[in-house]
Amino acid sequence: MADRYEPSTFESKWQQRWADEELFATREEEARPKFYGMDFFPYPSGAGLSVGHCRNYVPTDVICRMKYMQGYNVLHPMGFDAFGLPAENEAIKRKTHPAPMIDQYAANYKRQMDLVGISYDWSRSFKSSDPSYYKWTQWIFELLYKRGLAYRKMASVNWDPVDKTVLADEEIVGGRAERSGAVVEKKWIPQWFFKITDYAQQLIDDLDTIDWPDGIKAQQRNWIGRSEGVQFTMKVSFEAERGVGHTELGVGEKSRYDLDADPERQTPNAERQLGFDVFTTRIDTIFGMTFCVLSPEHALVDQIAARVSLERQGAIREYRQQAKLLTDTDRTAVNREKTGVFTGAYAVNPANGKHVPIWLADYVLATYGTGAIMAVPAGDQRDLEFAVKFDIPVTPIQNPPKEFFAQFLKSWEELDYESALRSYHEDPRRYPQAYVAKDVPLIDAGEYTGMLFDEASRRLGEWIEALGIGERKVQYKLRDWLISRQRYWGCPIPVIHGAEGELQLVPEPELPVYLPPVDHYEPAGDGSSPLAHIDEFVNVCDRDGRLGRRETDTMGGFACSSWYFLRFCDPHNDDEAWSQKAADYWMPVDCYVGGAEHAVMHLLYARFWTKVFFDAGLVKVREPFLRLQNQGQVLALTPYRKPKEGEKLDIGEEGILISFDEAKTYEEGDVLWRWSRMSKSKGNVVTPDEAKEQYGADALRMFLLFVAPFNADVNWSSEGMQGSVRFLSRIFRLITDLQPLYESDWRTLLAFEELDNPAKELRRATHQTIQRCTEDIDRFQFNTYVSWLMKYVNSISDVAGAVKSPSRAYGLAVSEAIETLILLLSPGAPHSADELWEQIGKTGFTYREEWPAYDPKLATEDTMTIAVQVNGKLRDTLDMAVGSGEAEVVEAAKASKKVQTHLEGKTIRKVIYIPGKLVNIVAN
RNA sequence: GCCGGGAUGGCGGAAUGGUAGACGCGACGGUCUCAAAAACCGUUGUACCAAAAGUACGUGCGGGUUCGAGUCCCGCUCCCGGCACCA
Repeated sequence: MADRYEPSTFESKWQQRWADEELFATREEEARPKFYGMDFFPYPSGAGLSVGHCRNYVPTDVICRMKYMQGYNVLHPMGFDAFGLPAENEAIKRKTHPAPMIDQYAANYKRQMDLVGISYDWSRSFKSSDPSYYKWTQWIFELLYKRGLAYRKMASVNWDPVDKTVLADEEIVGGRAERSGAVVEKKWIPQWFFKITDYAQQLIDDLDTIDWPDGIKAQQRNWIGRSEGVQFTMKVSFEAERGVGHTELGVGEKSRYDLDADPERQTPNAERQLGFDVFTTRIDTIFGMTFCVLSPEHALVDQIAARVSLERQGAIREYRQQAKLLTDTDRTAVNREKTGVFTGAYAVNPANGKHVPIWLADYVLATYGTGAIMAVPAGDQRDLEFAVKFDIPVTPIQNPPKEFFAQFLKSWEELDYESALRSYHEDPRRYPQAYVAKDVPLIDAGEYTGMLFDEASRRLGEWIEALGIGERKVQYKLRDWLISRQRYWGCPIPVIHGAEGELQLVPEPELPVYLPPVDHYEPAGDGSSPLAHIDEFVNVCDRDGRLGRRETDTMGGFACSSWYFLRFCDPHNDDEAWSQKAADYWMPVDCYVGGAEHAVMHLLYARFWTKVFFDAGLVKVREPFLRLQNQGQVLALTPYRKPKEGEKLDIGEEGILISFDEAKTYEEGDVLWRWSRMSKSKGNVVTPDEAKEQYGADALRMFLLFVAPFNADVNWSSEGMQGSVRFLSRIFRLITDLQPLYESDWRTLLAFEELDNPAKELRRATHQTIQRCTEDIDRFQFNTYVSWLMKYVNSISDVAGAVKSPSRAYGLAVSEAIETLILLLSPGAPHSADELWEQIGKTGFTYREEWPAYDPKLATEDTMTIAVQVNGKLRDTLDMAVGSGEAEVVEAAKASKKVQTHLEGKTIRKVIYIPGKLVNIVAN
């Protein structure tokens, strides 16, 4: 018998028994409810798992284990996100092929996951690079293609010069590639896209139906970036003169503005009226328009340039050239001085007929809206800066309030609102701050003068629609998902370029298009895929038996991870990606756990695909993940030193990273210890292997659960691990000490016993603990789940310590407590639970036992502690029998000596009684 | 700038508007030991007081609602994460 926690003597033994018994094989029994719990599947890196990964896997494991014990059919799978850049880059670095390398790494991940006792059903595992899996990824590509959701087009795309491939917008952070950190360049090449924009509105709306962290939902809403406004066409004129005013235009006079809305389709015919579209969310400010801006890439620019002086043409060409050379990062840098050039043409403001100059400026992006704006410098900071720099007039749209002017003065006393307003009207550029509000009436806005945003916007929108020059429109920032990668290690795109250059899908029976086994697969770097240089792969007969070319781009890794949760439902199906029956049974995922860094990548793409599957009738759910939780990171102390003379720090670094060995060679004060995320490059990784070796798997599990709230970051400490060992040891000792009293048939016997005091107290603790642990696991409050267990162990010890001669009832209550403690411990510390279960003479596994149920009657206290306050301040506490009435309690409260001291000389005005909790006597 | 989240003892953190600091770590004192480690027992928010009793103060800051606020409302500060010239 073990009276302390000695993991080396039993943890491996139980892991072996679980495996032999296939304890975690998924069961599907009609009578039971299902529970689908899942972790983000990892890319298996050569560095192996750190305890940081365990912070993701252990809590999910606790939930799944409890759900199983509660009688659910549990699906708790794990697989590997094997395709993609990280794997390929690592293989290149190691001069090996990614396929065998990934197999080896995945095997190591599995070994480590087993080491900490995670209850995965390995029989359902797969890698996204398995042909039996990517066959169906290709099948889904074809599904998207057939539904008009996959297309190929020339586009200006993000090119990562380090990884030598294009990347999706979601993979770019602040102008740099998320993976390689390289500043991305623009490349104009044909690329494959998935039309996620078709689902923009649904992707926003359905966020309301799922239980996800607010932050992730907000990030997705932000990324999709919906805004409502008006898009309308403006005529181009080459004369600066003023035209007719708005009031002279009758509604219905469409002919005057009847021009081709798409500038690309316009012929450079001098007789033809040029025009361009703009999008605005503030149509109410249209009377304040004093210029227009086209992005340098705008298609209309050539046509305008063709009709202006040579001098202007030169300036335009030069400016466009300049803009081309800038990276997106430079171009969109904050506080960048505005640049631009006047085109020589004018736009006609449809609201008042005024001609305003059309400028070219790179602060207007070609990729958003129409690539052109109406500029209202009074109300828009960017437009104002531009107007100031290029000396363009500013027309006020609203009268700013006093506060607006006050910010330009040293004190309020100086403010003379009347004269400030007068000077603002003379020239708003004196105040370098744009002002616009929704609840301030418009000025100088024709018949809309005096209206507020809501009314003016609505009526101007109606007017523009009636005039036929535009419409109210919803605009999204979200752009289509760029899926092609010019890299080897990914899922081949199942498309053939026919002899005529037309696109043909590879016929379904011919799937999968195998990734060819090759010796050299390094990226070419010229924008072509390595597959393009493999003749046997490229050359292929097309549908009509003519020579065609295979598509040589592969799909980015996020394609593979956008449906794997469906494959887990039916992983060995050779005929379908998944069977309808299996998906209907298991989907949606009830609980999905992983890092917050995938907020707008994986999590958005997976939602998109699920919606497509729903529309195709392949699944019955609109959302894949019902509940999402993000675990906090595990941070480790990492040594840095101060930079020496001439050394520069990387952005965001606080010192020069040094190794732990190197740190020892420095004086104590010269080493800066910082908490940073565990990573191989920082040399601060603690592996589950070492943690298990030193402290045991269960101690590691309990520590990770207890140390902080689930979603908070954790500072790794061995002291905390030691505490966890101590706690488990206390349990072993406690159960060993109490075991002589243990009777296995306590359940039937207890019913006949009158409970004495220690027995009653013990049972109360038992049933309270069952309730709290169960609720807290469901609420993802694993730290308090562990606290309740600790408190429970303390209570059992305290009661046991006070009992001199144990009664029969007490012995039975102890028996109940022993079993309950072991079972409640089981999800968190399953090895110890099974070992203790065996120690008390049981056979089998706690995993197969029923989760304890609590009896509310037994959990109820029989005395209640009443807090007694005088004027809201605690003065005394009273122990009263449960069931004491209000009168009785208030009486006792008033009788308290301590209370009376504070009531002296005062009159009681009011007494508040909260049943079972508190009396507050209000007196003065 | 915008969007999200947060701020509670020496530390990690508990707390359906109702006794703030559960549980743990650390620290201090003790038991055991030749000694140490481990283990066990006790103390541990701050101030006043020799101590106890007691009193006052106390959940980032300033107001408010309430019999009662860590919790709700208004206005700030700082920290973390995300987005950012998106018209």
